[in-house]
Order: sequence, then C-alpha cells, then structure tokens
Amino acid sequence: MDDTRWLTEAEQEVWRTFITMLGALVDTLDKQLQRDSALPYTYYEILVVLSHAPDRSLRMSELAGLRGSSRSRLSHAVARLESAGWVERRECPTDKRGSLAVLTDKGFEVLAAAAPGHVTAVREAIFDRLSPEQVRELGRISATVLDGLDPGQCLPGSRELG
Amino acid sequence: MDDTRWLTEAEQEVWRTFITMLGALVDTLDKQLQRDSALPYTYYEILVVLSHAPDRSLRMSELAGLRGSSRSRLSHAVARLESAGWVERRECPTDKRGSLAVLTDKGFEVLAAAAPGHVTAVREAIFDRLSPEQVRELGRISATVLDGLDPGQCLPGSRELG
DNA sequence: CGCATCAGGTTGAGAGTTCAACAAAGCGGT
DNA sequence: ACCGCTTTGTTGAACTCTCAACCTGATGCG
Repeated sequence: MDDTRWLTEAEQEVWRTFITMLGALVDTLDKQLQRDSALPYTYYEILVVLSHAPDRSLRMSELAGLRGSSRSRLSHAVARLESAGWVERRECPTDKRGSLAVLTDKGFEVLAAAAPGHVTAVREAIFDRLSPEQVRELGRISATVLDGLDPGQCLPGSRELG
Repeated sequence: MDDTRWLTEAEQEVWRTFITMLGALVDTLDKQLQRDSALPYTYYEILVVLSHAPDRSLRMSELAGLRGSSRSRLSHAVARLESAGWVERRECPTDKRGSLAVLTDKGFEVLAAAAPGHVTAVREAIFDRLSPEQVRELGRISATVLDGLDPGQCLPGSRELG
C-alpha cells in the first residue's frame, strides 16, 4: 500500500527552506514591480520577451510558449496590456487565424522605466548574496530540475531570449 | 541617471533558467495536486501546517505567518476549506478577537490521501535529479536568499514545522 | 471539391489573491 | 474609567489565472 519514498529529515528541511524562499522571492519581486510600476510580474515578463523579439512582435502562441503560459492566460493578459496602450494586436500576415502582439513605444517606455528597479531587486535578492560559485551551481541545479519537468511547460527556445 | 548595476550575460542566463524552472516547478506541483486531490497547492500547505500543530489547531495569524500568507488570503482560504468540511473555526479562548483554525478528521484524511502523490512529485522533480551535494548546496543557497528577503514575508518560526 | 480534423486564439464563468475598508477586542497612558 | 492606538480577523470589489466551450481558418484525405 505505502511504497511512497518519503523525504528524509534533511530533505524536508531543504524542501521547506527552498519552497519558502521561492514564495517570498516571488512575492518580493511582484510587490516591487506592482508598487513602482503598477505592473504584475507576469505582465512585465511579457513586455520583456516582446522587447527582445524582432520588430518587437510575436505570435500569441510563440509568446505563450516562451513564457510557459497558457494561451488563455496570455490572451487575457494581452487584452489588458492592450487596453493600457502598451501592446497592440495585429493580424498575422501568413496565417489568418493568428494574432501578432506588438510592443508599442509607450509599452517600451514603461518597460524601460520598470527595468532598473526590477533588476536591482533581483540583484539584491540573489546575486549580491551568493558567491560566484553558488550562482554557477544554482544555474546547474535549475537547468537539471527544469529538464525533468513537463516539456510542455516551457519550450526549448525559452532560454534563448532575455 | 543610470547607475543601475545590470546583470552580466552569465547572470542573466542563470536568472532566466532559475525563474523558468521555478514557474514550471510550481505549475507541475499545483497541477498534480489539483488533478489527484482537487486541492490547490496553497491549501495543501495550510492542511500540512495545521496537521503538525498541537491539537491540529492554530490561530489565524500564526497560520498566516507560518505560510507567509496575508491575513486576508488565509481568511478566504479557510472559509473555503471550512465549507468543504476540512477545517473548522473556533473561538480563541484567550483572545476574543481571535479565531482558531482546526483541522478536522475529514481534513486529515484528505491530506493523508494527497501526501504520497505530492511527495512523489517533489522527489521526482528535485531529489531524484540532484546529487546529495547539490541538495545541500540548494539548502544553503535557499537559506541565504531567504535571510535577505523582507522578514515580514516569513516569520522565523516558519522553518520549524514540516 | 467536400468533409472531418486539427491548430490558433478568444471568451465567460468560476476560483484564488490582493487591496483597502471595516468591526471588534486588546493595550497603554492619563 | 476613558481615550486613542494597535492588533486580529473579516468582507467586498477588482484583478489574475484556469478550465471548458467555442469560433475561425488551416490541413489532410477520399
């Protein structure tokens, strides 16, 4: 009946610390962006990805794939970003089903204004506190864990853009 | 004007891998729990914390602090868990403002039924994929990052329960 | 061509979270 | 005892995310 391989004490300790850190980190970054730029973290990420894309535009499904987000979620998010005037929707020239999301100049400015605060928060939370070797190890650990998770969550290309 | 210390290429790579892993991990665990136990991850955590508490009961604010959650969020969550019959609210005997959240037997059973699948998912995602030394390093890294974040996010005691 | 099937995207309802406002009870000084 | 301030917890509205249903256009096949 119970052939579950439970966690050892040490593993539990690591897991609790890790998952607590994770929640606190996301909370901190989200609150910083919300406070300084009135932008949820996930929306910020959409603007970032768009800003790096050719013509600052991407198909909806590409955008969803790159951010590991569902189509539905992205559709709602882009609708909201569009009503703020930061993103525009255009018809896809090669596939009449498709939509292109395009970052507007206004959207780019919002992103440019939000980035310094966000990067500083990330640096203070992570890179100023870890040794260079710890940072490298964190990268290796993250890549290993990521490789083991459902590939549907994040397309291979999701690590090409920054 | 721009004295922001931007991330190096290598740091960006680590950060993107890390944050992508993080999202995919939470998604995976959340979907597993939702599918197998119809339980959001945050609600599962509430049941876990309660199950370890004396008398399986805690003050609302203690519970919120231990899970790094806002009072409001917890209040809504407990209301939902109560309507499912998994948690009960009782008056606090020492402070008439307070509420106690108590895990019911039914709630304990739900938790017991959900735990094996969840632990297995965690083990497969993390502990089966990392070397023992990587696990230790992940623990150290997490603790270091956590210490740097807003202490309001998680009380000191948040790492005493499991 | 005609039809079934599939892929891209949107929509609306329901669930969870956040935020600000609020009520009730404790605390502290006078 | 009284008054103000703090703490505890709840509530309702606004917002985000998920899920299922749906529409449209592409694709495959007889």
